[in-house]
Amino acid sequence: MEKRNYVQDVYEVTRLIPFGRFSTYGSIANYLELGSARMVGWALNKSFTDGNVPAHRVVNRKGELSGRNHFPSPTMMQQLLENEGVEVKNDTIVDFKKHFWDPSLEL
DNA sequence: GGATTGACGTCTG
DNA sequence: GCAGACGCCAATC
Repeated sequence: MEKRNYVQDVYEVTRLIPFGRFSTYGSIANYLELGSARMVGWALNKSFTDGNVPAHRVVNRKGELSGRNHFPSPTMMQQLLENEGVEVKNDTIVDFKKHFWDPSLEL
């Protein structure tokens, strides 16, 4: 049976993040009206086992790679972001507002 | 079934 | 402006 819950929505939105951009938990949570940014993080945690979700494109409000610790390698998240052209320094995204992408922009 | 934790965010001091 | 505390909803122990 299909889950078809808010978790799927988080996956969809995360996959919609364009190349070289990134989004934040708060924006996604606000867009999906989850009421809690924690739901996004928790959902993304499962995303590893559920399907291919560019979770490395989702960071916290400060632009820090807070979830890097949950990746197979803590440096993989930064590597992926840099590979996409996103400048990352000290586990934090440079030009936060510049590369920032919001799901509401998709509308 | 109750208590704790979790990839966060916002408010108050 | 920075630091600390609370709130959020769901899953796991």
